[in-house]
Amino acid sequence: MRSKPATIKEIAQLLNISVSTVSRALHDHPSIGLTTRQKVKKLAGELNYEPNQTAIFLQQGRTLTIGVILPDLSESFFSSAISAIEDSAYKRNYTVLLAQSHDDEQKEKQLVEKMKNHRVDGLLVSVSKNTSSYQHFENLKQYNIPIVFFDRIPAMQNIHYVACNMEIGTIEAVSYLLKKGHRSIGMINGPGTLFASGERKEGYIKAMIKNRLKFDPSLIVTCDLTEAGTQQALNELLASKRKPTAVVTFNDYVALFAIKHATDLKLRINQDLEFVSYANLPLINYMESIPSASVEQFPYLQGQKAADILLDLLAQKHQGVAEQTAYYKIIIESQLIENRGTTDIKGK
Amino acid sequence: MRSKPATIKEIAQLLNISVSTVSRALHDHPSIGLTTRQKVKKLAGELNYEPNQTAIFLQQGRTLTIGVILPDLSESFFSSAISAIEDSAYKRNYTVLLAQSHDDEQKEKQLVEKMKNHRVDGLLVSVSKNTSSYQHFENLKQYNIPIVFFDRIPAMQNIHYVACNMEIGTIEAVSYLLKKGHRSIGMINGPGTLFASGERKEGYIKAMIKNRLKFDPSLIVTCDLTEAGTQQALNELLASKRKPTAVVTFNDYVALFAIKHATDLKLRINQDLEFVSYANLPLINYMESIPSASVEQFPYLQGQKAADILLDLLAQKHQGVAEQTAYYKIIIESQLIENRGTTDIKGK
DNA sequence: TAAAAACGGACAAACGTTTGCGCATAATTA
DNA sequence: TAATTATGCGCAAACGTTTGTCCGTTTTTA
Repeated sequence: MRSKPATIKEIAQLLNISVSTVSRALHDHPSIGLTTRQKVKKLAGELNYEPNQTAIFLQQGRTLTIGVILPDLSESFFSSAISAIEDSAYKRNYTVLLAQSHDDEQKEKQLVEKMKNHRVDGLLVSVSKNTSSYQHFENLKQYNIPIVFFDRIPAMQNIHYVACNMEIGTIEAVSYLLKKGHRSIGMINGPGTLFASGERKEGYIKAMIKNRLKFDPSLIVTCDLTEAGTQQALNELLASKRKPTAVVTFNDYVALFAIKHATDLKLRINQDLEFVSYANLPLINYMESIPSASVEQFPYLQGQKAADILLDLLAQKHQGVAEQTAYYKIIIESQLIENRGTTDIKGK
Repeated sequence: MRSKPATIKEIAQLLNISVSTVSRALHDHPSIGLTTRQKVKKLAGELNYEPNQTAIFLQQGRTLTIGVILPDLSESFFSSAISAIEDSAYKRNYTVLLAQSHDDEQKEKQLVEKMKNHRVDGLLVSVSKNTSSYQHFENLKQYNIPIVFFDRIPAMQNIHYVACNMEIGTIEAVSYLLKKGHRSIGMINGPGTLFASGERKEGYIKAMIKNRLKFDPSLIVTCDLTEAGTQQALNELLASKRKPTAVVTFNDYVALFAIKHATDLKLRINQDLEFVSYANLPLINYMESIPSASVEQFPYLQGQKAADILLDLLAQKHQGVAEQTAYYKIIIESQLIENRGTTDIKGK
């Protein structure tokens, strides 16, 4: 039996009935008699019949498939997110078409095209770091293919998105350190060009205001996120007049570089110098010297929300609900989590 | 312009020519005159025409899509692999349809069905831990849909696979420890039911033989891979007559549990008790107390190889090469890697 | 200048479904 | 018993392509 899969047509021929009857019989359409229905189902079973989705897709104009484009699958943050997305999609009988942009604008554009050609019903996107023009996304809207952005949001009007606001978490982080008695708190921030850096800086300043403290700009230094850059940034902080006793780092990688460097400088981690970071790495629980707390961004949750929104939009569209005019703009509040707990850092 | 995407049919109507002409013009078929060709392309451009892949799929009987089924996307090993798979697929103009089984045999079966319905051209599978029957895979072969398994291989005849042999790496690991002067080396192995445990044990024994040493079975203990189980296993080893000075652990999680426990017992890691493990975790480079060496399984490479094999098979099939009778069985040799190096542990 | 070849394009089938409509036959009603 | 309504099923169009075959012009060749 090394044949092509059975078709409805073959069943019809073998039973000497029409294809439409077979189709209806398989769908339990009321206008088909019990006997024929049973005959059809029996034969379908024997022939191991499986409907050809590609045909159905063409016929129905929908593919029950959502496209997912994100920068890098091997990044822990994104693999958590995609895992959530797949789970959500599966529950609602959708399938996931996956692609990674590797932070390449050109590739991202090609992928959008490809997804369009594949006629995905909708798209989930975390935009490439290097994307400057958003025309390829705009184009898609013309075709009535909904997009939901998550985590990395483009500067566009009228879009659906799910993102995590770092400000609250940052305020919590700084307040946490203040409460622990620190009076001089440094921040190793990312490049000023990044939106994420802005959020962190804002959070820092607001925490100071909230606690009625003076903001000292020299306590926020930026780095290029490399190990060398981090070392330099930490050196800068430690050389500062108001030498900080605690540091908030842009992300876990920076934190680990900084911790390593601090250890080399014979500083006792979280005693001489306390660290708080933003969670990207899943394993922080396993390490010895880690930030005493982390601002969690809930990748699993973000992916889940984004997928659910998209699937809702698709369901509405399929039910012929009028054109959307409102846009989902979900902000997940980041949250400070003290480490060494039993907290599930995946945010599941 | 909130219309459906343009079709070849519309172009034909607007230009008062036949659809076949339009199709051929767009494909630069020689039998179409230059002028019409240009007219067609011009209009296609203006209408933002994009071929409807679902229609092409139906027509051609192939989808340029490969399905990937693996246990859990958020596992670092698998996210590396899927990243490689997507990269390989992209290069050869294929797209990836993704699903995770969560180690659930039933779900895995459903996913295979789903993939079949979606008419993926081929399948890449890392089988669920709990899968006992492989009938769903056998079925697929009937339909001439090639499958390549990777990492977790089912006990089936006549399959293509890519796997990593742990034996060599284990021999290297034990030999490495012997060479460093250890005379009593323990192993915290996984459950005996796991194939992977067998490989490790075999490797251990072979290393002993190779080094003309006597094998002491009491130095290999098994655990259930939980933290508690690991602690117990380590206690067992430490209480043994020939108290080991080095331990090979089943995987990084076990290693970390064991290291934590050893630290609690006031043992100095890699001095009083040296650890060697199998790499699953990407961050081992960042941690303080880590195994001094790891047996690397190269997830990225495995994914890449598996994808390449599948794509080769598909290319052959498409070119009408006769039915395959030979099977790819690629074994990637695991390799011991000393930590704290600059080695890229992703295996990229 | 007539026959042959080359050119440019149209027709229609096919891929596997779903679904609106129409049409017999059988069952119900009056 | 005649008129009406169910019941059960077939016909054919449609989704958007590709591609084998055929046919009418034009160009080339002899």
